[in-house]
Amino acid sequence: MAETEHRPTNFIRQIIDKDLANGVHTSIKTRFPPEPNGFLHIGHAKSICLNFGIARDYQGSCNLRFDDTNPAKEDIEFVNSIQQDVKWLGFEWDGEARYSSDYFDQLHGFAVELIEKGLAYVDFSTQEAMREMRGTLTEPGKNSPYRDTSIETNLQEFAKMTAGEYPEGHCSLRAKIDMTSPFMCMRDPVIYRIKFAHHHQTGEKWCVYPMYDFTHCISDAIEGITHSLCTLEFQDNRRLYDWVIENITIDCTPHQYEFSRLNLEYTVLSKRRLIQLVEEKHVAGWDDPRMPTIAGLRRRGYTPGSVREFCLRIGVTKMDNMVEMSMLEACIRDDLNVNAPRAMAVLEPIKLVIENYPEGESETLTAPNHPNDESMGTRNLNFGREVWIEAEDFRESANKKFKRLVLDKEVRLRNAYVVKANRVEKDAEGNVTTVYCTYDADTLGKDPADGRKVKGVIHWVDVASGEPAQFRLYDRLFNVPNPAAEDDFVDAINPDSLIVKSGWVEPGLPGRVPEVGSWQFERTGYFCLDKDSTPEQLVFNQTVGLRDTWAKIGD
RNA sequence: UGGGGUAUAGCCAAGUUGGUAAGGCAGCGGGUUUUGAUCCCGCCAUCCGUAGGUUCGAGUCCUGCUACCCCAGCCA
Repeated sequence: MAETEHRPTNFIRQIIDKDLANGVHTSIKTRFPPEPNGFLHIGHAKSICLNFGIARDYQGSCNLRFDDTNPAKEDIEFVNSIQQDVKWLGFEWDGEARYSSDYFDQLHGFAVELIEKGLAYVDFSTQEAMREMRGTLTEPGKNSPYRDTSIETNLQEFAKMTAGEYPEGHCSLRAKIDMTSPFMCMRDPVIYRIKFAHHHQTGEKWCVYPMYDFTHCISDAIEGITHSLCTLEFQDNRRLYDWVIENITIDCTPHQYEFSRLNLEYTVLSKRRLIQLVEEKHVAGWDDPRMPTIAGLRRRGYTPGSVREFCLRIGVTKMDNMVEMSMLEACIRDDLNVNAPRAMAVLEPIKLVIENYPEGESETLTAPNHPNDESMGTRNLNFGREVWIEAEDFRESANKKFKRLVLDKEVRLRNAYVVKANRVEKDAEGNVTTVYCTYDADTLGKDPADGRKVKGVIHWVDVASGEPAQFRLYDRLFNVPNPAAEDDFVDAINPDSLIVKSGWVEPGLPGRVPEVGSWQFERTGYFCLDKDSTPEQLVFNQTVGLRDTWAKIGD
């Protein structure tokens, strides 16, 4: 799709512009550093577009680095899905994917260097003791009794930790900084802990793993990252980031800049909650079309371009934000409106019988694939005596605002004739099942000759040739704008977030899947074929409905 | 006064040397239309969290205040 032409500036690009102008850097290197402990979501897309977008616009490059320092939470399944999602979004990382675990040897060496400089020590305090000694937000912490252990002893103890001589939790390596610092993360943070876990990349090689704060800055430096972009909650951590870089021997000084993470109304974007939705089966999986994951959006019918456009439109700042869902929907509508061919589908069918149409006969009509784009060509439509129409497009009586089919009134069948409803047939419950009508044979491709105006147009599917299909209509996953603020966000799940309907689509759709993978079912919305489709029954996901001013007016 | 951050329309967001409030989404009018879609045209902050101050002039500078977010994992 045609993404917003101008590259909106933001404070990070301004910093880069300045660095370039001042000769602080001559080339730009960024990185996207997910922990492989879940699927990527729309919030990650913001970071991906930021990092890869900057690399592209400044002729730099961007690394993909898995921040895999906690094997207990991570899995190879996620490193695979993450790579797939980044590629799908249309970005290419520099060289091979990297892993923080690629640097475990170097990281260990830097830890030893810190010990040798008297800037790190092995602490045998229990976690509880450490917590008590750390102080609080308003009170300073107290020095650990192990803080003054000799360098030689610390070297020996760290070697023992590394050799697996101590059980998990028995001790940890701490940076010796300042227990009275107003920054909690500077109160002698743990930089290495013992973990006897299988690591998806390094297997059983290690039983000690470096912590995020120690790992991230060093990994950035090793990779020559110039601008390390992360979210706001790491602002305090920047002091530790800089401390580590200053106190080890490394010739690169990357800098961290923080921007606000994305919040989207009526959904959740925290890994923890997303994992819970999947594990407790509130959704069908990571790629459930209701999920804000990249995989979910993809299956829902969102295009890579629409997600990129969304990221462009929301911008990058340090303000806490809560973006309305309409912003995302506008992006996919803008894309599909130009790129999705039109088709007709009836989601909740009732039968329309054209009484004056010769029985047993049929004809082939031609319909444009796009009303405003002739280059998309035309298609043939079978038309006969019986067609399916939408139940909601017919009423026995209605006021003039209802521009659809009403008894004794006329309406146009899209791409076909004008018909007039004569009588109805109902089932035992009183629901209309069949409408009998007559058609004006002289209205194909033209208005009635006598000048009468037919305002309404409804869509239809030929009974004889239509194909059965299931339609999955999605609504917001939660009933409240900010489910994360609820006591238990699970209670706010919208029970009607998925509605399944069975109806008919014009024939041949699977055989001519458009490049975008989506169709606009006229007057209904944008749909894509779901992977659950079988030869017996097609399954379509509604990506988003058409803008519907009628629904708001009501009647 | 623990520290770190942020405050511009319903939402997102430009505004960077002070010169008299971009744009997008949503909304509201109107036009075109064989999709109540699209498209087109118009409207939508005398005001920038708040109270003062400096200045010929402040969203932009200064001071006070208020609100909200983040930090006390051997998570990231």
